[in-house]
Amino acid sequence: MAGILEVATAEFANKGLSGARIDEIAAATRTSKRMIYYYFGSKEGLYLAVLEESYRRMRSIEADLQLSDLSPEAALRRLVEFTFDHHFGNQDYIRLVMSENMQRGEYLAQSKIIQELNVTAIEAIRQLYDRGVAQGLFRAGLDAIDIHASISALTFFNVSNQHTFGLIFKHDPATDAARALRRSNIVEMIVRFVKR
Amino acid sequence: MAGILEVATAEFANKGLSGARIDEIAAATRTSKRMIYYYFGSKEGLYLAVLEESYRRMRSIEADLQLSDLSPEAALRRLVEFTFDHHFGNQDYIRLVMSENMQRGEYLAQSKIIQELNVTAIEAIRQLYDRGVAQGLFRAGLDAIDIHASISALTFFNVSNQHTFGLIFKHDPATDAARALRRSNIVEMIVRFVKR
DNA sequence: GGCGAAATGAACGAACCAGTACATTCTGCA
DNA sequence: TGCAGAATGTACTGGTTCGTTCATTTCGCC
Repeated sequence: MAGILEVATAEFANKGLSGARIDEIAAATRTSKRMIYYYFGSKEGLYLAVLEESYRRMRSIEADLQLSDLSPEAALRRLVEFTFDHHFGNQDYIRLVMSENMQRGEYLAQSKIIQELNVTAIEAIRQLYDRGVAQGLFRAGLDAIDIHASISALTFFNVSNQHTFGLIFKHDPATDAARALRRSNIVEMIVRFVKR
Repeated sequence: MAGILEVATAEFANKGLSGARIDEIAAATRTSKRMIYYYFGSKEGLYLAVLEESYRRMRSIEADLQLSDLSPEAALRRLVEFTFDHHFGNQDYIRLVMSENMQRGEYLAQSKIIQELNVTAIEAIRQLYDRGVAQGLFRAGLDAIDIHASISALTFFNVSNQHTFGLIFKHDPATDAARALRRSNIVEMIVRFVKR
């Protein structure tokens, strides 16, 4: 059953909800289509399970960044670098989120577990930001969610739009050198935004 | 035939390539499914036509921003604000680009017109940036494509991920006030990045 | 008016695909 | 051992959907 989820994650991430084929998922597991319906009820049920599991895994990895013993700026840099690398290393997750946005969050809205996992990332930012403001390093008045939105946007887009962007600007972002440069520019941009 | 493209744009933007239904497109036009195949050959052919037309329209609007008679910083602010508003106002375009990235740029890669339209946005940035550097206002050594990537990322994400982001952080980004704040923060972030 | 080409309508075919019916076999437990 | 419920295999169905077939009409032009 864990095997089904794993295969289904790859299939949904590759083709989206409507593009994915239950028969293909079944063929790639050691079980059968019959079993998928036995456990998950429907294609949508399986998709939702995949989506939830993906978000859950994301949160659990995010949780163990030790930021509190770094200076506010170092902590912020570390958080952005981590997010960049994490998004780059988990393209299936990115594609599932893209797919879910294509359906206007219809399935994520049905999920119960989503309510729980909204705080982790935001709390980390709020804490380091408050420390920075208290120490006079960061300017006051910014919103942690807004900072998170910027970090997510820059790192998410780097993966999500790599194909169209790469095609139009040839600027092959797949090379290690280009990616490292992009990474450091994103870090710099976020840091400059919060510093006074 | 322009009517077909218009309806098809909405359908593909809403449901993606695999989710779109030729019969639904036909039903929404004054013509018939027979005509769609007569003109476009296949579902993929229609999708490609929609994609190309969408990119073409995008470029033509971008072209007439008068930035050269503004100061470098004012020009940059104007460009970012314009891009933000333009992305927000053309969600069909955003969704087509998302959809195309879900298929790894497969169809955009087939397009011939794409080669032509890569420069407009980049040239505008390069010119204003070079002016800023020459006047000692901007720091040297930045890449116009990289700046464009950041502007696109921040403004694109604001639309593309609105559903999942809104669900997780309740922070309803659909209100005018929230959007205006987000807009000014994005402008600020880009400006701070290039200023010395 | 007449002719060739472009445009159009109605119905159909064939493949595809989510989901199921029915029967059977395991497994844990008393 | 026997039994209840969980797990599984096979084959099928019903609906959907892309694309086509065949026949007809309209249009540009001489």
